[in-house]
Amino acid sequence: MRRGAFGETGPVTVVLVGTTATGKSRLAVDLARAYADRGVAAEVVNADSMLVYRGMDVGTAKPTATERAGVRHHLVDIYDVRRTATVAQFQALARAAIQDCRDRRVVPVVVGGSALYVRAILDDFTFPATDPVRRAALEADLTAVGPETLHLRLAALDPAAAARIEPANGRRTVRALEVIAITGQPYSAELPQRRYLLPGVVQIGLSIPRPVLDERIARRVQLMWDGGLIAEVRRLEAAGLRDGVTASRGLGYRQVLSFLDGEITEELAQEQTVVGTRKFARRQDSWFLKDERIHWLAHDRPDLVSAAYALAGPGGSGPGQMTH
RNA sequence: GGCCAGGUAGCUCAGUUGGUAGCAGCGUUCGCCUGAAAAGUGAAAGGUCGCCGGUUCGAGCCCGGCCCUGGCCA
Repeated sequence: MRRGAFGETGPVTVVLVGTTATGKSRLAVDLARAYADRGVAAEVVNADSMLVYRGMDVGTAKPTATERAGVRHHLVDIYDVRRTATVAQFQALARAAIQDCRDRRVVPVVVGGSALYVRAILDDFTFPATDPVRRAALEADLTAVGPETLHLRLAALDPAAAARIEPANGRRTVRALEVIAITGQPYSAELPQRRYLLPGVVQIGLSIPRPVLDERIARRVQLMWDGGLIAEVRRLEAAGLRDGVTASRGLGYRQVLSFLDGEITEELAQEQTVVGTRKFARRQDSWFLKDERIHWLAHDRPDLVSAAYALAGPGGSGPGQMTH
């Protein structure tokens, strides 16, 4: 009995995860081509919060047009830098893109850099509404009064929610208060179970030893500098980067802006970008390493593409592998 | 060669009138995480206080010698 990418078990959705600088984007394209070689169409769906921005190329190590040649990419270059990216919005966009692929019998290869985004796409996440006005007011309060005071307010309204949020964490406290104000209900949001909402998902993780990763990060940041990151930031600054709540805080971008403001030296900016990226990678690990659904592959194994294909393609552990 | 400053956590430093070294900043490790997530946050582990000797009940802090670093003068 045949079991293709569109066999009787239903369409496959491949998801590539792992820390930054590990080669996910490259593998995604290679994998898509491997599918194409076997007569199955595949397209890449980006799940990285920064690749969505137009003009943020050097600092995000965005795959170039040449590198992407022949493989369609969804959700790349869709936002202006001034626009704020949010998980909820992205969840809708990504799910739509995946659905679109499946409707066309195309295998979606999701490349996840942002762990929360990936989970929001795959698992059962429902985001309570938001309200810009209330949000702005709460954020104003936060800067005026400080996180602890705001947290006390939350404790009075919703002790359970307050207990789950660190008093110093202004961001989460603000969101909890916002949701309570909008819904009138307690803020009960918690991370859902690790259980796929979509059928046929295969998550593949690229593993890499820390020391190797740290070297790659340093090298990659150096390449960004050599590749004109500062010029890119200047360009984007003219396009309103500073007004972009999300984009202006991207690794590298934030540091270069700080350098352009004269707050730190260029050397420090580069160093802080390296350190920040390293820390980011550790945070990514804290999400991915505990997800038992992920099939790990060494980032440098020579047969990486075929190994990934074996997992995701026909005959692989493929769909049906629905661990919890 | 002489003078001055300094050698305290992986790094940058603090250390009150000699009495168990600092809730230090950064890094590191581990954790949390639902509308900014490349964001936001918590905790922990790190030190024979350059070396040797002396004074003292007791020295990172005082004395002597040596080594090393930076600066100034020759």
